[in-house]
Amino acid sequence: MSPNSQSALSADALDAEESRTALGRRVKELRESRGLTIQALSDRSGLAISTISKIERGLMAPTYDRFSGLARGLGVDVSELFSARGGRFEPGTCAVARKGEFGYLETENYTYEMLHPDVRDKGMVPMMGTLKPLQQMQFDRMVSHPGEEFLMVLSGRLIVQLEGRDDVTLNEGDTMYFDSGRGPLYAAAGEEPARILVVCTKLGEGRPDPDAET
Amino acid sequence: MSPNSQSALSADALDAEESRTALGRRVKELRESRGLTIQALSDRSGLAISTISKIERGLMAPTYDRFSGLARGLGVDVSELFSARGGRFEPGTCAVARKGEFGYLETENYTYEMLHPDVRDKGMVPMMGTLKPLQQMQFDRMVSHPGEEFLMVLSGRLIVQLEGRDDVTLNEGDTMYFDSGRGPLYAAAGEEPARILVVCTKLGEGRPDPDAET
DNA sequence: AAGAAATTTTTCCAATAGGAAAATGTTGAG
DNA sequence: CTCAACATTTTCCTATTGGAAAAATTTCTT
Repeated sequence: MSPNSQSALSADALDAEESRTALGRRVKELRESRGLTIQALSDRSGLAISTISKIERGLMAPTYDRFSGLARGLGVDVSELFSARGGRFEPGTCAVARKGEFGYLETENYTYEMLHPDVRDKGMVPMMGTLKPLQQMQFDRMVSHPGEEFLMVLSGRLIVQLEGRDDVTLNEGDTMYFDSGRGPLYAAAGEEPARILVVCTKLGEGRPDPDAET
Repeated sequence: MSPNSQSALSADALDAEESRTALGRRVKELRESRGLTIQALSDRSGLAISTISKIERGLMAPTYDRFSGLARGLGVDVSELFSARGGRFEPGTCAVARKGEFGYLETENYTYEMLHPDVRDKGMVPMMGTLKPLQQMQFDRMVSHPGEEFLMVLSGRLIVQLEGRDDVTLNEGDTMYFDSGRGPLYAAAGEEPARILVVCTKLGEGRPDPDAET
């Protein structure tokens, strides 16, 4: 299956069209599965009837605010509405990523590979990272998700700087478990780049906060 | 910038405004935490520079297609962009385990090492396992807990048997993400023992079942 | 300090979202 | 079959999105 989750940007228009119709199908399915008419969904979501009709037929791509209204009206999480090749995580789900098969996310200092981007709604977010030596790094902050983070050094040596703590140096095979909300900074120690496996918790959509635009 | 109109606007409009600026903050945080410039994010996401600038300042609500492009460019799941989560984990927790420093838990077929037993209330449970070849294994009941499981093969080759599925063989460096509630059975493939890293979601913290209405 | 280079914000405008209401389809009762 | 009640699609129009490029701002050099 789609080993390559980073789409080439060449077929922009096609992609957009495709994803719009896919979204439409999903909305329609959800609405009908709930026995709602467009009218009823209009009331629940606050969108105009015509708008919903257009969205369902892929004639229109809703904006952020309409989109969350729609999700609320349907009583689903937004991720439910998003196109994606993978299905959401369901009981029995099993996804395998062969070495080197993942999508890359490269920045100046890191190369990150999101390990199972096709599985949505995961409870954990595993990534593989390759880090440059400290000397070569620009001093920016690491990805700092609120949540917890588990890390293992696969090769090389790693320096971890956590706010308000002494630096920690980790060798191959060492692991670390910590609060990731503190803007931790990773870098390779020494000359060689370091390779690490990182798993972050993805705080589930549990009880959506009231301020959220659900 | 619309000198407005706050006064006589409906709650709807206010909500929209609010959620837009919240989105903007989130995007900007994510972008900066990754050390990306707007330009760079523009390249990755396919959005125009000006568009991103406006979104970040809450002047604009992106449409569905732009929105997913943005998420891809940032390397996050779309749901990540929809709601800001406050950190709930008590800040500052950080635990290091040196290679070979962990407690062993040896059973007939496996040797498991709980990686950070001293950290309580973890959201994830990381373990290191050494598995014997399939032929040498007793088939007693497997450890199976409800939840999700991430696995990486550190050395050797691994066979995974999941209920109701074909066996999967994983090589060194391969990873897998799956529902662990199905009594998965691991074993080394071939003669050599296999060494794996496993991370399970903590029970209890489980995500609410989205299918469960009400 | 002045100028260059890079980054972000504005400006302008074409393309499109999105609502109100009219038009078109659909269903069901008599 | 006709009419009526309801559901969906079209039409028409205004407000907003979103891109290209210019202006402004910040950052880096010399």
